[in-house]
Amino acid sequence: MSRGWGPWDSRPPGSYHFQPHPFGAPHGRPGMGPSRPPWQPQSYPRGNPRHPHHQHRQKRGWDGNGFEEWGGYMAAKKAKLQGQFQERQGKNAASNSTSAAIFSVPSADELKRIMMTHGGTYHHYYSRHHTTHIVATNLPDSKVRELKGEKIVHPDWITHSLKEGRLLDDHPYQLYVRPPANQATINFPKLDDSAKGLMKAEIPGAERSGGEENADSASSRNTGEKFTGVSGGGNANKKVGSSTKANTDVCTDVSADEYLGITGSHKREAKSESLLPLVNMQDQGVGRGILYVPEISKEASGKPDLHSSRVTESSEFNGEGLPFSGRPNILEKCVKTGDVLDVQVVNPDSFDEEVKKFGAGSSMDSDHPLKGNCASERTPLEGVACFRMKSKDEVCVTAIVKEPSKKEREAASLEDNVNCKTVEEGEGTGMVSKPLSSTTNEDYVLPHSNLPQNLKMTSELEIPQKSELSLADDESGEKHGKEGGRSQAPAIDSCDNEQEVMNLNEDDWDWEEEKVVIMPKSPETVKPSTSHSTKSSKDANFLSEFYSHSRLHHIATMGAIFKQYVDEKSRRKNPSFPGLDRFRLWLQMQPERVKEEDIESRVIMHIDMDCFFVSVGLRNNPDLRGKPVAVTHSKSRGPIQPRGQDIQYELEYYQKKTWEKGKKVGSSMLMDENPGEKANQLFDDTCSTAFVSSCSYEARAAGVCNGMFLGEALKLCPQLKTITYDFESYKQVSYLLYDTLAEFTHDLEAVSCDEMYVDCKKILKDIKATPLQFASFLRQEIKEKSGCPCSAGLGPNMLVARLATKVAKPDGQYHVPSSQVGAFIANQKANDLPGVGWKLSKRLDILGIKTCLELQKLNEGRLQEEFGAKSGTTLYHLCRGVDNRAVTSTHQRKSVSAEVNYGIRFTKPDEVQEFLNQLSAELASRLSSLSVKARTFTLKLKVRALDAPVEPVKYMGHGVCDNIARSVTLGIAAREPSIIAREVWKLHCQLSAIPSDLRGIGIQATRLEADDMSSSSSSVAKQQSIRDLMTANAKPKKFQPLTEVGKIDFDVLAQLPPDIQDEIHKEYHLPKKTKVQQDGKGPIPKPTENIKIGEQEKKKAANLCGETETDALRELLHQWVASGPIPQEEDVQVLSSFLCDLIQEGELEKTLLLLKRLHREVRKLKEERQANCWIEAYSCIVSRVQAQCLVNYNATLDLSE
DNA sequence: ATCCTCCCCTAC
DNA sequence: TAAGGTAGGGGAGGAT
Ligand SMILES: Nc1ccn([C@H]2C[C@H](O)[C@@H](COP(=O)(O)OP(=O)(O)OP(=O)(O)O)O2)c(=O)n1
Ligand SMILES: [Mg+2]
Ligand SMILES: [Mg+2]
Repeated sequence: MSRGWGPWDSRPPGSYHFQPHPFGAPHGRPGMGPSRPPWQPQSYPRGNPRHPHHQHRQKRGWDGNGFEEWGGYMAAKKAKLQGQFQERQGKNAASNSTSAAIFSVPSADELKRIMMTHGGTYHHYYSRHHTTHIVATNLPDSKVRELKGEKIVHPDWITHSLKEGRLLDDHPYQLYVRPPANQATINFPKLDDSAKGLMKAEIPGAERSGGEENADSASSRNTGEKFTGVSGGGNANKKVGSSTKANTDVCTDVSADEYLGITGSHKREAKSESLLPLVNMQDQGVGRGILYVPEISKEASGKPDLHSSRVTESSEFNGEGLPFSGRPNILEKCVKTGDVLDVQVVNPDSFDEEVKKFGAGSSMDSDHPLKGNCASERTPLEGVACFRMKSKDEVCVTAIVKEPSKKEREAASLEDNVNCKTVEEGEGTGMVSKPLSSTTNEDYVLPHSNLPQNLKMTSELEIPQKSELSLADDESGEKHGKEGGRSQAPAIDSCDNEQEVMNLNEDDWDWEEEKVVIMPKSPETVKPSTSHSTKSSKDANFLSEFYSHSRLHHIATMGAIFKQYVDEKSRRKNPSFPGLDRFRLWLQMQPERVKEEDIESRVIMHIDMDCFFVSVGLRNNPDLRGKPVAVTHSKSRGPIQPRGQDIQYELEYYQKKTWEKGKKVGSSMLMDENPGEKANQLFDDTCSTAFVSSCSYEARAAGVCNGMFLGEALKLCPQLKTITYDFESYKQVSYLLYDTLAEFTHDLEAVSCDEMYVDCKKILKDIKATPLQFASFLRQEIKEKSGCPCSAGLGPNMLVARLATKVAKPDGQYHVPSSQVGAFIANQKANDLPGVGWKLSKRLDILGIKTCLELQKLNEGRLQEEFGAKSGTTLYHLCRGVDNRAVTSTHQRKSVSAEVNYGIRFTKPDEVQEFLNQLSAELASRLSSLSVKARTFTLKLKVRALDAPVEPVKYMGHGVCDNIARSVTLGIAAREPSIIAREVWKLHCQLSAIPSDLRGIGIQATRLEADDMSSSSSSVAKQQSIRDLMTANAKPKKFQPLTEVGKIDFDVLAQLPPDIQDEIHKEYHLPKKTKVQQDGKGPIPKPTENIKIGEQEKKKAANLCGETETDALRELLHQWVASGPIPQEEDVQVLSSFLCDLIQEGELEKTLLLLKRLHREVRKLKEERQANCWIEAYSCIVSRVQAQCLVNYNATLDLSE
């Protein structure tokens, strides 16, 4: 890694050079030779040189640095103004029966829950583009003015609608008079059931005159916290869903959603959106909707599943009607302001029938104008629409769309993959380029480049060459239109491209639509600006520049590196632990000896470097030792120019948040005053918004915290000195830390680059030593080698060890014997429990709980009710000092992602696409270096709340945002950048966020699968030979739920008060004085034995063939698959034979059932272990069975699905 | 019951 | 100016 210079080498030439003992070096320790510069070069394992780094902070709440609100600001604020702000979150959170609280005045949280539950979307902040209604009870004039044109309604509108089971007209609930303009009453069709459906459909729909909005994500799925949401989309989904299969699809897939989204749009805003949705659908390429406009059908409107919405704005409608290029004339006639659009999603199965009903059977005629385009589509979406005049002012549009079934869609994706792959291979672009930040993705090939057919299409269509322009337009148009959201209202904040969209003509539209999805952009369009600036996302090298400077990226990457490092070490065959000899030697010189009675059955140590980044940095800045120091990027003390008024906006939230945090900080830091509050008051727009990554303990004494803005820190501690980051050194010190520990044991669990757990049981037993002696020795070695201090906490379990570390810091150690756990834990702050962050802390506050002792007063049931089943149970145990997790050195990654929520500033869709391309390449690169592929890709966006200032307080930060995400699952795992880019672009189109409002973008890959065995020898989940697997897995450590009997921490249990003990005994049905399994990991049967046992069982059953009941056989299969890491050849043979026997006996059904069951199990395993061996075993079995079938029936079983 | 998606939360 | 990433637990709600 490093250039071989030792830790200092990464520094600029002048500053490194060994200094005798820069830091408070260790005073030589007995057993070791005089310290040589410990940080001497060490060969580090070839881990990828990704950026390392990491950090942690205590749960105090500085992280958020306060500029993000904490929940339903608008609603909360109003409520607060009215003095009715009662945080009853605790209450509502737990109950499913929200209904109770719902009808009273709900808190912000409750409102959010209610809205989301019923398909609406809740926005923390008002978003012009997304928010349809602002819920408030009172607003200051200034706000009202600010929100001019928006609907401000009383929360009763929601609760009453719920009560009524339908969406009520919001008029009576509007707080400030608004021009209803053309908003005649909306005649919502009555939805079948509950308010649920209504809310979804309607809320959104409630047309916001402004029209600007929304949409977005609102589209169909529930977007994160938007208020409206989903309206239409949601509605359609749910409602329809219940009656048809379409529903399912919608939820899962792109295309389906699209459509629904469209529906939603219609409703929600009357605007032109109505038609757009369809357009969007097509654009996305997910599935194209072909809308055919036949004659008027009268039954259209009456159906229960139809939703109507009023078209409030005609202008665009006409323009957007173009998508239905086939019959523009009809559209023009039917769609205009005041129109009502009905949309129905039909179950594919009954589609044809429905079509006939509407006399539109020919909708898919080959000569249909859209047909040509559709040809390339993978999942055509069929649809029919009817427009009919209801009155002179009203036109009813009914659309019937057949959604592709899930299977179809999956197949389509699969096809795509294949296509792309082929192309890529041919072009040699299949391989991902370089990884991370370090490199740009110059060679990245745009997805479209790989899709010749698309190009072809384009040419066929002979689109005019205004392509570029059009393209951009399209994109924006589609987005806007799509969800019905935002686009429309040109007046207000029009999106750059809006106008153009409207100008498109039919032909262009078709063309463009296609283009949006696949057309390559012209070089100029795509190419990043030539400037060398890397300030924002539109600049060429932004991504790599950002990653190379991001402390959080380094932290996360290093965390992963060390988890893997530990994993690898733990799998080593013949480990040697040279440190133990040194330890023995050292021990001999220690006067203290272990006393029998002090021997603990279990000792876990938690080690964490003290103010890690600072400590490493101080090695080169010895002058600063003993002074308040912080690591930060900032060089000056603030922005060049004052930021201006926007500060006020976020300050509101900031203050609120800091206050809360302050409480927490205050208590945990023993400060007698709330530092946050103080800083808060002094912070202004001239202060630096650079984060303090780590600060020295001297700085902490002044109230400075990790994660704080430098500006705040300086207010609290004017003499604070800052030093710069040195990521390379952090990584080197981390390796020193891990390598040092690895010389003693491999029973380690990496937490981060500066922190880990160590299972000391064996060492302390083998070498008679006290826990503290071991800790002393280790810490001494670490300090000598690295020049950095660390602290250690020891206890009978991980929880106690961790809490002890906090007591030990800085540069200390602390052991909590099992006999003192009860007393120790009782005094701990509930907020300090791992897993209790800001939110939970707040909820505990409401309950009046501050310490663990107080928390212990709530029984488990109550906690579960309050915090959820698992969280409740976990809390229940944690506050009692009970933690049965075993130190786990093996690690299996479940997801890989690449995200950027800083510096994201776009103006055009092209830029977004280009960025997504780069991010896709980055992700592909990461997947590649891990030798895994993924089946599911999720696009995560942060969208600026529209009333949030365009530029937040934090320079280039994301500010207050709504988060939205959407995922797609492919038929087969992939990692080609072109495929990721293409899929992600589709997702992006669906979310239809306005480029200029994007503040964060991320792509996450899940459902990972290992490469085929043939491939590289990278690492991680790499498949090994069966033999290797056997040995490697001989020592698996699995995280067990706390409730697992085997995991009960008996040592601790023994120390608990009798009544608690009883409770636990009862809980687990334990014999009263169990003393078994003190090990912690003991309870779980040994893997090897396990395997054998399992196998035998299976074989026996199969052999006996006695098990004839399907259920029993299924269970058997399950056990077999769970029996061990690899399928045994013998078992495969036995099972195959058995199934072949069944075939011969004519038990086809049963065989089919069993095979499907097995397939499912095996597939699950594949995902879990990222291993293929079971899949292979399955294939093997299937071939044999099919062969048998051929023999007996001259046919094969249909195992699809 | 269990799975899946889309979040939220927490941690470093 | 500054570089607010990333993995994993868990919950809600819907589909199966
Ligand atoms: N908000 C944060 C928290 C941490 N870190 C980085 C810097 C820290 O040095 C490192 C390790 O995090 P810790 O939580 O262990 O914090 P420190 O090591 O700095 O202090 P402590 O002595 O409390 O462990 O991660 C960061 O960049 N931003
Ligand atoms: Mg740490
Ligand atoms: Mg630390």
